[in-house]
Amino acid sequence: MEADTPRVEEYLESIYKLQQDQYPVSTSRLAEHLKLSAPSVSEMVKKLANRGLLSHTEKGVCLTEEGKSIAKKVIRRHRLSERLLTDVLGYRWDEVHDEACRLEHAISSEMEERISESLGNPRTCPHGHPIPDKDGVLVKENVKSLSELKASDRGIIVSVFEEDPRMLKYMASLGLIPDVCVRVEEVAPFGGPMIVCVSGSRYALGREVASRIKVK
Amino acid sequence: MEADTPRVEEYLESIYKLQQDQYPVSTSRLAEHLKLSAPSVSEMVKKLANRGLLSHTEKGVCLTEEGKSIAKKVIRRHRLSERLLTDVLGYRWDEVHDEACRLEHAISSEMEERISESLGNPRTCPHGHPIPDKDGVLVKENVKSLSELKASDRGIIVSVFEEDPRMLKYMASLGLIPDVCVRVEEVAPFGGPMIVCVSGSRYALGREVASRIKVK
DNA sequence: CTTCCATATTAGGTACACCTAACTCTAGGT
DNA sequence: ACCTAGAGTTAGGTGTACCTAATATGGAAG
Ligand SMILES: [Mn+2]
Ligand SMILES: [Mn+2]
Ligand SMILES: [Mn+2]
Ligand SMILES: [Mn+2]
Repeated sequence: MEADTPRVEEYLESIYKLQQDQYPVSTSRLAEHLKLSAPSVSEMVKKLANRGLLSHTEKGVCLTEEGKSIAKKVIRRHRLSERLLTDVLGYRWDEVHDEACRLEHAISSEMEERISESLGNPRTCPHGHPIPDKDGVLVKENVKSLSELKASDRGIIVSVFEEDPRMLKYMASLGLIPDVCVRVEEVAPFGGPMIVCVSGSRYALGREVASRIKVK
Repeated sequence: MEADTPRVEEYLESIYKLQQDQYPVSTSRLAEHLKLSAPSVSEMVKKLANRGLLSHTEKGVCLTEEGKSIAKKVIRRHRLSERLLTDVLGYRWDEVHDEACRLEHAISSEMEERISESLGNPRTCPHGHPIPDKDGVLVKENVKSLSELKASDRGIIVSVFEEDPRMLKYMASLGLIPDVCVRVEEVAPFGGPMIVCVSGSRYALGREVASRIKVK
């Protein structure tokens, strides 16, 4: 059951993430996300289908139970690695992604458990995403985008769908991090910016940025 | 200067270790150490020579300055990983080798420095081997094998040249770990066992085991 | 109904890192 | 002097994971 290559893990992880908003995942979106050519992905998808890790129909690819379970294991390792980097080694949240993307393929089940225990079984990564437990159970919180809120609505930031370090740095500089309360002051029409209030300060946020911040 | 594959790193690391006791390293010993066929090693050695990482003469291979410097970087990452595993995650010294052998290829210079700092810049790995500093400076302590001691000689264990988990477990069970003082009670002739005294107990040690324990 | 575009695949090729089988070469033993 | 063991290389081949160029294919727009 084990013994997959880093690349196989990378594909499964990407598919799992992409199928959150596009159910059967198209190979072109997958290629784009993995930064690979369409034929490379096409070929690899065929191999993964042969190994029983996904099914491939005209609509796109869907992970099998086995594929999903490996994907969640990789995501668990990624997020636990991120926590180790921030909580133990003092990384900032904008520095952890690439490092964790390599570590996730190098750590064993044993190490995965040890990290989790040492950190007191954290429930989320530094960006607020839930860490699947060791049996692959992933609690999905009911969240919406900050961009969906109306003037005078409030929300508590749960997570941030963003990996770009510059964007993460920017968000952190405004205090837009998990567990912080945000109040919407004003929403400009025609997809314009939102004025939000965070820990006493007011900022104008682009809709694109706001859509990546999930609140409850 | 960076951007080597895990395999290249593995070769350089092995060559560096082997050239401690056999100066120009023969490709056959290298193949044996890496558990690869002789032709595979022969081929790879040619590539590494082309990249300027080693020179290849009739006597064997010798690392160039660049090859040595990469090798020491990998060894530094390996030993720092081992320390992270034991000191932060609670691994025993017999559990760390394989894990560290994967981690050493996944961690960045940044992470390397952060681990070192977080642990207070440790000077040795859990087995007592020195950790090269970030500029590749490696302090070599003047040690000899426990097996070279005569009856009534004493020594303090510096390091243990052993990776096999069962052997390491055995040594730890007798208290044969770095910084411990050992006294030789008796040396049986014809390469027979040595009777040693460690923290109040006496044990009979095979010569093979004793030769792997370095003392000062 | 045709044209065109996005999506996907096929065809053919590369780099990397491994393998076995077969060959060469050299130093020692008899 | 001759034979042989060990060390090393050459030759030929495999699997993985990527690439570009060319080729289908299924709608939307004209
Ligand atoms: Mn990854
Ligand atoms: Mn994260
Ligand atoms: Mn390694
Ligand atoms: Mn060690």
